[in-house]
Order: sequence, then C-alpha cells, then structure tokens
Amino acid sequence: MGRQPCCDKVGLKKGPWTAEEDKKLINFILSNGQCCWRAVPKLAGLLRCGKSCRLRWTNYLRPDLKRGLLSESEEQMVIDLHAQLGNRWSKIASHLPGRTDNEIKNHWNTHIKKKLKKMGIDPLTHKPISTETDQPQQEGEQQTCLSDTSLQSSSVTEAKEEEKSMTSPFDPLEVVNGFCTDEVPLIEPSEILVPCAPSSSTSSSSSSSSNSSNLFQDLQFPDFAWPCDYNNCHNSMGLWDDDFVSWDLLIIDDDDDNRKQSTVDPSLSQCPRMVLDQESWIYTI
DNA sequence: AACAGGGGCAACCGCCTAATC
DNA sequence: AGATTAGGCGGTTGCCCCTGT
Repeated sequence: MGRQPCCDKVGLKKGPWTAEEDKKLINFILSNGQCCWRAVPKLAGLLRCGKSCRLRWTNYLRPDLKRGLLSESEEQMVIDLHAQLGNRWSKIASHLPGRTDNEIKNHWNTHIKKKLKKMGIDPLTHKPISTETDQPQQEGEQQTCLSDTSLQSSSVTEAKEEEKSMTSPFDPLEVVNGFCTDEVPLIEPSEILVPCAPSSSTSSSSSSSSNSSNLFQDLQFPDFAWPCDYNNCHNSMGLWDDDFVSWDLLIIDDDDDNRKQSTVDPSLSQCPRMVLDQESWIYTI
C-alpha cells in the first residue's frame, strides 16, 4: 500500500550541517542530479532525512543561488509581489532567480517589515498605518486593493523603473490596482523574466557577466536548470565567492571522498555518474 | 575587556497536496 | 477508491554573531 516510508527517523542527525555533510551532499547531487530525495541520504552516506537534504540543497548549497543581501530592486519586487501574493514565499521566490523562499521570508521578517513600519506602511496590508482610530473609509478603500505607491521613495522608484526595463512588461502595481490579491493570476517566471538582461543597478548581484560565465553551460548537468543569471553569482556575495575556499576544499579531494563514499555505501558505485571536470571548477571560476 | 541584548539566518516542525500503490 | 507517503510550503525556533553599554 502506498509509497515506501521516507526515512526511519531513528538515529537521524539534526541541527546544523557540517562541512563534511555538505561535501557529501554536493558531491552526490553533482554526480547524480536531483532525484528521489528519499534515497539521497543513504546513497550519499548521510545520516539525515531526505527532507533535510532537500532543504539544505535548495536553500544553501545550490550553486545557482545568489547570496548576500537583496538589492534595492529585488527588495522592491518582493514588496510588490507580497502585496499581490501575500506570504506565498515560494511564489515570490520564483520571480527572483537565485533567491530561495526561505531567504526571502527571512529577509521579509528581519528587514522589510521593519523598513515598511518605519515608513508608516503596514507590512500586512501594505496600507499606511493610521496611528489614530481606524477609519471605515480607509477600510473601504482597502477593498479596492492595494496602493503601495506611498512607499515609493525616489530611489525605490528608480529601482522599479530599472526593474521594469530589465524584467518584463509585468508591472506589479498595475496588477495590484486592477485586481484584488487573490484574484491575481499567477504568472510564471518564464513569462516575466527577460533572459540575461544586464543590469546597471548598483546592487551586489548585478555586475555583468564574465568569461567564466560559460562554465555552467559547459558543464551539462542533466537535472539542473541553471538560471539565466547564474553568472551573477560570481560577482555577488555568493557561495562562489566568499565560500569559494570551502568549495575548493570540497572539490579538490573529491576523488578521495568518493572513495570514502564507496566504502560507506557500495550501492553508490552503481549509480550512473557524470563526468565532472573538477579542474575546471577550481581554476575556471 | 566583559557582558547583555538584539538581530539575522539556518534549520526544524507540522500541515497540505499530489503521487503512488 | 481509499490508504499511505514524498515533496513542497509557510511558520516558528534556536543558535550564533554583532553591537552597545
């Protein structure tokens, strides 16, 4: 009946991931791609549940992640999207390549909420906070939906203009003004994102691509969908930058580690492995 | 220099939905 | 068709680090 159990929860490790665990997971995913998270911990030699592995990979280890603070334009986009979608972080994240729902959620809770409150905007309703008694008239206006124009500082507006030009004809404000939150049709990222538009933003993640940008294209991982702007990762405060030393460490002794894995779980050797030119990972980036 | 408090973020928890048997 | 599980998602927690005193 039904599927096999995900993982027996006895003896599974919890808490922060160690570098060794990260290494095992990265090596496994890079070699075998993402499939069947239930099987990943066993095959990768990890004492974690599949769910934990998936989370670690999607939120932290994925090489296409941008890291570091959200840029001004990204932040504004989050605000706009939140006005439409509410706390649907995964939907919001799908509009921001290289950002995870967890990251956006955290950023919302720690930065944007405060920022909006400081500006006199209610983060929940995206309406001005009335310090006095609530006015029914305003309530009525809220029914006609959100108008967050009041939170547009000049810099934010500039960022928005820029965002407009670099992303799509999709203008959150227009949609917001036309629909109530729950009526907004969902728009797929592919519909709103213009591939690889260079940004003139001053954000940390907006520098132009470099020659090394072809690295991931050259590496053809069957199960990866490298986002169009993955090259930006190299210029942002990303895993590829500030954590690069650790990636070096992870990759340099990869062979050695694979041998270790083979001893941990012989079934790993039966998995189809992709050829990965590790030299290029080290020197090309 | 030491301590306390707060902020930020990674990871866990629990629920929901889709997939599978 | 119903039972069961995997995967996905949002909410929450707990730890670590930074800043102020």
